Amino acid sequence: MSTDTAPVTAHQVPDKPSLEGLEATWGAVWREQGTYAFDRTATREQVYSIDTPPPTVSGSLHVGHVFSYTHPDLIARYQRMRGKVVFYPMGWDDNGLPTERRVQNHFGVRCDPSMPYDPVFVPPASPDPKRQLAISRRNFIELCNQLVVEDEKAFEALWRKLGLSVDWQQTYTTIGDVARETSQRMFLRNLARGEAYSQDAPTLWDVTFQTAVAQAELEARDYPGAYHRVAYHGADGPVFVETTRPELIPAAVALIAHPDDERYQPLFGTTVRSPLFDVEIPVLAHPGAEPDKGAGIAMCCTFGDLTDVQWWRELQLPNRTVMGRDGRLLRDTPDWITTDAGRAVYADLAGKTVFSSREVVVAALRDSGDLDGEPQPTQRVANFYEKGDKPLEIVSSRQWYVRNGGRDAALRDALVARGDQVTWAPPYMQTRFTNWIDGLNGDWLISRQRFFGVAFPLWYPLDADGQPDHDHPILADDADLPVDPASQAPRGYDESQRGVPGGFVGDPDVMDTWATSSLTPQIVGGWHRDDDLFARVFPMDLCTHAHEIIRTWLFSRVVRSHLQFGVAPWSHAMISGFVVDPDRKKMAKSKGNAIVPDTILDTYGADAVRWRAAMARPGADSPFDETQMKVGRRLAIKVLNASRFVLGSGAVSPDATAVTEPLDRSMIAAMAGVVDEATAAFDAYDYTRALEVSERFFWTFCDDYLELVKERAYGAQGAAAAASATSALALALSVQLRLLAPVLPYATEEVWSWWREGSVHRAAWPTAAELDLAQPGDPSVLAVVSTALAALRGAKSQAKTSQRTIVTRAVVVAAPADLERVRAAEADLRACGRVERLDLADGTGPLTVGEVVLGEVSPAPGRGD
RNA sequence: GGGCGAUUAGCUCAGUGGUAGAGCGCCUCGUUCACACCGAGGAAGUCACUGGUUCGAACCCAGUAUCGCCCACCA
Repeated sequence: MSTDTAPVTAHQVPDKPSLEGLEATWGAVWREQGTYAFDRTATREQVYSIDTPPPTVSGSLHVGHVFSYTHPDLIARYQRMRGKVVFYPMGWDDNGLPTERRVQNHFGVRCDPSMPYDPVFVPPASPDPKRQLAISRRNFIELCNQLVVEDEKAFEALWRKLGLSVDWQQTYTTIGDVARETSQRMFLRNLARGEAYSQDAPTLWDVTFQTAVAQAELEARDYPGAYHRVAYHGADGPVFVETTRPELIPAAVALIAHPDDERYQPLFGTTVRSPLFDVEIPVLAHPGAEPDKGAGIAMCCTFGDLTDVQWWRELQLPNRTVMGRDGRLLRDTPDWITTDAGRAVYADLAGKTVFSSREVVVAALRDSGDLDGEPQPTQRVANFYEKGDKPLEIVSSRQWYVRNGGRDAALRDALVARGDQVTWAPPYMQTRFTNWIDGLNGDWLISRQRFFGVAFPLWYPLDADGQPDHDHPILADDADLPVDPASQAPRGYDESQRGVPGGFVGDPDVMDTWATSSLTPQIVGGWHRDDDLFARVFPMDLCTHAHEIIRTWLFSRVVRSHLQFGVAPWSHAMISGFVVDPDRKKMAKSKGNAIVPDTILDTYGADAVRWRAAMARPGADSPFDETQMKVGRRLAIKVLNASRFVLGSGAVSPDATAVTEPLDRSMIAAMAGVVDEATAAFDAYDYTRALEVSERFFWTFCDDYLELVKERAYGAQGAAAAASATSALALALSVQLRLLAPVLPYATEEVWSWWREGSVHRAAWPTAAELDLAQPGDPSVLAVVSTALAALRGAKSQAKTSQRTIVTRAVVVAAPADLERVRAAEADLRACGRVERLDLADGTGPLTVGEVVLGEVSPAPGRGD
């Protein structure tokens, strides 16, 4: 008998075990005991490090998040039990637009950078969402910082309730000093190597948020529009184009058709004059024009779409921007419109929105006779900022970029190759990574014209006219990071020189949130701040998240890690699917089909929700179905109750040497196979299979094995036979609690506490070796006896009588080898089936039971004592 | 339009060459003291379709259809 176990006394096992309250009880214990604390003295080989996405704290969570955050925890718990020192931090994504928007709505304010700081500012008591109060940038940021703290507490509470085995000493925020310092330092490294650069260029622009937007944040949406057939005036008569953007006629710089298009070949090299504005523009040929689209000849404006940008660049056309950054046409009449009539029309457009100016232009075209027919409604596709609700415009602006292979084939290939150094679960997710890189059409735009974000760590010198010199920025000193160029002066200057000729001005922009979250391994790992730690955890072992951010978060981390370290940031990527609604649509708060996680957790318990999450394989979308939660809950309850029985049966300690009976040895042998399967599955990141094999065995254990040995365990066949059963039961319980611990951390921990020392989550993962018996078992004994038992139960069920009915006589027909197995456990079978006389007859093929004669219903059994 | 994935029982899903599986739901039975948040048993499928390979195909190959996701699509 092993000695590492305290003796079990019955009072330690509750009479009515229950799942209720386990989250609070064990959550507190785990917190007090530091069950999941990281040991930073561990070497890289001993560490298993995990990079999980910092959730957007100003957003709301739904069960999809709960599922995808459960997945890494399953792996974390498994690896911890395998003896790894698990590095499992949690971050909060609190910078950027979502927080700004939440602050605006929550406090009823908006940021006006021109306003002075109010040190005693108090937000309105009852915010009026219609009339937001304008406040200074610094006041605004203070409110952001105040609100995210509240949000982060709520998130941590939810993750704790879910049972994530995060080390809560290892947290970070994407607006915190560490993240700002890391982001700024990495940017300066990128800049020094020429990987970051600024450029004044046409940029996708959201007019609502008034910021530039990156390719990865685009979303194509259907958008209603109308084709307007408009006449340009050629020497030999009108040239008709079809446009959905007539308000951009003043920005037209050319008409363009395909070089092979015979309809327009005579016009190439000639010029036409625009309607209303009478501006002379050339007719040009470009293979990008599609003859069967619209009229086959396109009006190229600066800028209506990305095709315009391409033509503008390749045909070296002039820039005649009329669209302002606020989404309104520029107030000043452009100088390329020279006729009085043209200038008069433009004056009517100046300062108007896209929608209003379009109405004015269409009316004017109708009056002038340049509109052919009526506008034809059409459904078109436009690029939107994923968080915006107006189509993006394209404006020229100076922005910061990081090279990501979008303009460099060699870098692109290198990044694709980094994907080969990662093991993907499921493997086909690598294809999405590769496809995204192959489809890049430009470098990564990292600057945003917003407020609550990480500033660029640089200033620009002002010349004698007060104009900034963008080509010679003043860089922050590495030792000064993080810096805020809006409130700190660069070295060698003082604050009095800000904004004055010969002085300096801070870069006004902030970094895109991905420019920070692309550095989560560096932030949590302590790059440059704690290089000793960094060496112990990086490159990391695992990154996990759902598949929609492969193009953003996953890709951008690969870019940063490749550029700085020349490695992939982790060795494994485990990608979750979505939880979808019953119509297989993605769950999203904006669609009104999102399920709030708190209610589900409270109703079914964390173990049940985790069970459901574990049943969703990596990559697979999974429809939300509440009845599935009940199944997980049933399993967790079963664990409590079956354990209560095992421990109440006299099972004391897992003792392989006392297991002598063939049925017991058979169960142990079968369980050894289950341990091997579950281990292999977890090693392959197939947590679903690991659960399935463990769970299937557990139900057989409960339904058949427990019933078969019940009376023997109570002593019906003598002390030695009872000891064999109780030892096997204890061994089986110990192993199965550990197998199920990653999925059901609460129920298994509760049971573990009834009879074992320490946390099950710090116990060793079970091995087949600990199930080696002096006399190896035959797994088929249990299987064959189970079949016979099912047949006996079936006969009673068919006769519509109680399972307690006595079988006066039954005949088991089976092949000799199986008969041998039945004989080995005959006493257990007869006891369980209440069989008075059991005859065994040689046969062939699978086991059958016949000639079942039923008698009286037996009285309820007492304990054998 | 390009790519990826899916299609197996009413539902959710396993099952990669050898007699179709599980859970839920459904039906029947059972107040057995671990468990009524229970137990036992049962019924239920042209494995989307069409060809091909093979002694043999849910599984391999070719094609088709439908659904979902990613990307492209603003004249």
